[in-house]
Amino acid sequence: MPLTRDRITEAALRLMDAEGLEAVSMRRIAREVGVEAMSLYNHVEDKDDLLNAVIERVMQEFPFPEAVDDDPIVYGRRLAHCWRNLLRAHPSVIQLFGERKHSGASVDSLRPMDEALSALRRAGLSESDAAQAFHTIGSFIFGTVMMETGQPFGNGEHARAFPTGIEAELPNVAACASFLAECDLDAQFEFGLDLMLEGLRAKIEVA
Amino acid sequence: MPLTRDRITEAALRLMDAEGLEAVSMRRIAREVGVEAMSLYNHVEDKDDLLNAVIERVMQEFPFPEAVDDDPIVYGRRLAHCWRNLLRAHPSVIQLFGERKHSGASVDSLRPMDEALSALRRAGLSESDAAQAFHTIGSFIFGTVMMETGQPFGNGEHARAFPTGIEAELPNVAACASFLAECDLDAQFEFGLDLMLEGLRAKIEVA
DNA sequence: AGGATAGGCGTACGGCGTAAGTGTGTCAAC
DNA sequence: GTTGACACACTTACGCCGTACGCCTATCCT
Repeated sequence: MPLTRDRITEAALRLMDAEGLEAVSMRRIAREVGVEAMSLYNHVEDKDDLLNAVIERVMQEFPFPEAVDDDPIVYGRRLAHCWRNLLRAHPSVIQLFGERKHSGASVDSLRPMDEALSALRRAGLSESDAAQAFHTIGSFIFGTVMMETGQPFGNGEHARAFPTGIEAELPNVAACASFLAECDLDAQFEFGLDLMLEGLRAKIEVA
Repeated sequence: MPLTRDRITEAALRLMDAEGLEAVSMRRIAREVGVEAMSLYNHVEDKDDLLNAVIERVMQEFPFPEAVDDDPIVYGRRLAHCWRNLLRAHPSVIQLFGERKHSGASVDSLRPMDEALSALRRAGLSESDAAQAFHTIGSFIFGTVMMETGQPFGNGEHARAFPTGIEAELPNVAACASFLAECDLDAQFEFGLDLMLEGLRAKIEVA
């Protein structure tokens, strides 16, 4: 089996899904495909190039919904779920987005973006508002998935160990602690999505 | 001037603000404070410990607004801006949040969170809804700042070079391209914040 | 005075990305 | 059938990284 750019990209993705981004080194990828590290450079310019290829690959497997002939807001909600699922399937790509410019986006990797913009415009938004709404919802999706997977604030095994003696100093954190720690991630996502889509509907009705 | 944990933490933060997270190495921090790398370990357990201390320090300088006696939604909006400003001032901490668990949160670092939850509850949200809204808005803020600083989709020097021949394949991206690329980041943030806060107001009125 | 302790320093190990050079197997042209 | 070119894997080596381990000295308590 010959070594190819695709085999390398796939191995890198598999590795980072399984063991996290910090496990991804050229030497380790090489071992994974049964080769020495420097051989990778015959198919890849550098590690950066490889990681961009990984992003590209992930974007290409974007799981589009089958049906399109819907209320555009409903379809937009479906697209949002697709984004979330994709990112949850490959949590490390979020870190990649955070660290790199991802300057070389291909047509294929922009197709999901086009689809989302299309839905927003069909819903009645101007080009400018569609762009803003896309950014907003996109940021929200990235942020939630990042929080789900990195858990900056809560959601350890079952309940986060907040520092003791909290009730006096942080009454609101204490009161909401159980909801912050044990919240259902799907419900959480739905809550935020509703907030934004309702806001959008209101904005459209005004116009 | 004796070497202390604080001096080390400060140097690390200064370094990562100035040159990015990848420039932060134990050897480099040591050089920065005029010491050999291994001396740092007298004050810091490990690099992880140090980075957590940096996060902690950033949280402690949270720039609370002066006035509190407002419409809670207005106050919430102000808090959101404070969060954004803090994260924009130290963009690398977002990467830190993406990579680590940040398991040891102190009381001080949770105070901004308490303040936000307090505003949401005063606005009339249940404890559960306040927790959800906090997560939603927090995710949005993290996401926007991440996109602003990492620019995964656009906003290069002036306009991103989308692949050529886009109009046919990606009509919506093409149509919105100028708005995606040149958008005013502040206006963008306001747009999203409005969307969510309007959604919240609607939710509160129903109850 | 003497011993403990704190807090510096030096060395060393295994891993990293990758520049540069070495070998080998395939295949076209003669 | 020989030769040359080329693709592609391998080897070596450099300067980084985090940090285990041990040494050295200055300070302070008794």
